[in-house]
Amino acid sequence: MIDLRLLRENPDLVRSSQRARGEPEGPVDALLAADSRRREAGARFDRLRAEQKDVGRSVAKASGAERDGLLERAKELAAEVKAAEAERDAAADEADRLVLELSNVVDPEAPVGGEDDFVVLAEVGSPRDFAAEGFEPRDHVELGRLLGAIDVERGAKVSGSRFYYLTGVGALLELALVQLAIDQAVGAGFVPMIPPALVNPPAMEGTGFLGQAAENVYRLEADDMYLVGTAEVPLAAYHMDEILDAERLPLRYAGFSPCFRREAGSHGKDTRGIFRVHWFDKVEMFSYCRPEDSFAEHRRLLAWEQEFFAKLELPYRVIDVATGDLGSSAARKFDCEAWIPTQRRYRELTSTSNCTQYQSRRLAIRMRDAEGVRPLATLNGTLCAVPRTIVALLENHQQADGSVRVPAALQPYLGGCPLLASRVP
RNA sequence: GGAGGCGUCGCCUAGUCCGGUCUAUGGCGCCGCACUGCUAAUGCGGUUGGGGCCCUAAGCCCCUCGAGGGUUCAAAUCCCUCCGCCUCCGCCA
Repeated sequence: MIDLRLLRENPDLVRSSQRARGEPEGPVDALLAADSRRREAGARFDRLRAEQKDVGRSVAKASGAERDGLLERAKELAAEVKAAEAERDAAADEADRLVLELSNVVDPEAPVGGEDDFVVLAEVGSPRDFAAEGFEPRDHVELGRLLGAIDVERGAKVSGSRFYYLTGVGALLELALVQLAIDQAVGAGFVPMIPPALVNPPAMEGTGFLGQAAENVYRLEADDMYLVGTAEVPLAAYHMDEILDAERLPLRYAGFSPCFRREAGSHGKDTRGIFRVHWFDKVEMFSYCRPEDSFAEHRRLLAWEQEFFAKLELPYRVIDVATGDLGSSAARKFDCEAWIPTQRRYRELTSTSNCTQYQSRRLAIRMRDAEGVRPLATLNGTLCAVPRTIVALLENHQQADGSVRVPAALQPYLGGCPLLASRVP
């Protein structure tokens, strides 16, 4: 959630942020009104409650007629306190509800606009010229079939559309990618984590996924639990309701977890293969740091993502996502998009967001330093989303005969194997 | 799933039976000051978090004893519901 103090002092900043996102400004004024009603009723409650406590203490000491008089006054006060409390709570409930409707205040550096208004920050490597090499590239579904690595037909039979089996070298490839990613993260000082993929409502609400993204979250009705769409959820909620010593920051975690996404509203999009699926595994980086360090930390997460792309020898570009396309928690977001030969375009493989203090306020995660206690900043970034990485790897490193070259950095994790050989000639 | 025990302001802990200066005790840790060749020890003071009065400071006030309700003039204390942890039993990879 945003800082209420900031909202009171500079409501125009919040309004213009909402505008940049293409989100309504109405809640801003409704929230200001509810907040002011909450404070008025709260102050009234405080005064009455102080008097009530005072009279109550006198009752204990008094006796006889004096006591009866005090009791009468005490009863009146009890009723007035209750009324003021009810008013305060009603206003607070409304304010709480409204504040959750407001997205994070966007970073002024972020490009303003919609999905197509991103700015390209870098292009690294160059797409292969398959025509010059004399063959038409196969897509990952075909390559996966030739290698015996991906089985989408049986995925659909057993679980429905957008499900798959990784088989044989496909399964080995996932384990190798995950191990490569974890090794890199641990080498960079991250604490590796295997978090729960099923979380309770406070954890899911706190990370901000039950707002505009709610329709993409799987919920287990019988148990009132949620399946996480990313390890960001359990890694952010890990320190929920805690006050961290600023000396320990930054805290960096690398979580490996399954990710579940309903993909509502994306019917008909990326229906072929394993580019967009309901379930996949992912290694996610997560940082807790001082708010003033978050911008530098964001660049570091991006650099670690790029390091991983380099190891996989994939051509890609980095984009600065426009304000209208940010998640509600993010103030700024960078995506790394790999070149997908058969789609002839760049597609998102990783994404890193600076959530500033938005997420930590919702989750009540704070830090203590010389200046006192205040919310800290949280950031997240994908290190390796397995199926999309496999798609990029197969398509970019394929050979004319359907075999796939293994990048040098990945070979040790595949028993030194330099080539995934096609089983079907 | 069943039975029992427990949950107090960083950690440990008193208080809960029997409601009222509990305005929550003490210890550890931490911070400041004093004393001291230095350190240690000792002494004194401070030390939950959130909110409001108000923009800051001082100061004052309210809330916070796992969470939420209830009873009462008054709840850490009594009642109800829920959550978590521990022990034992059952079941299970």
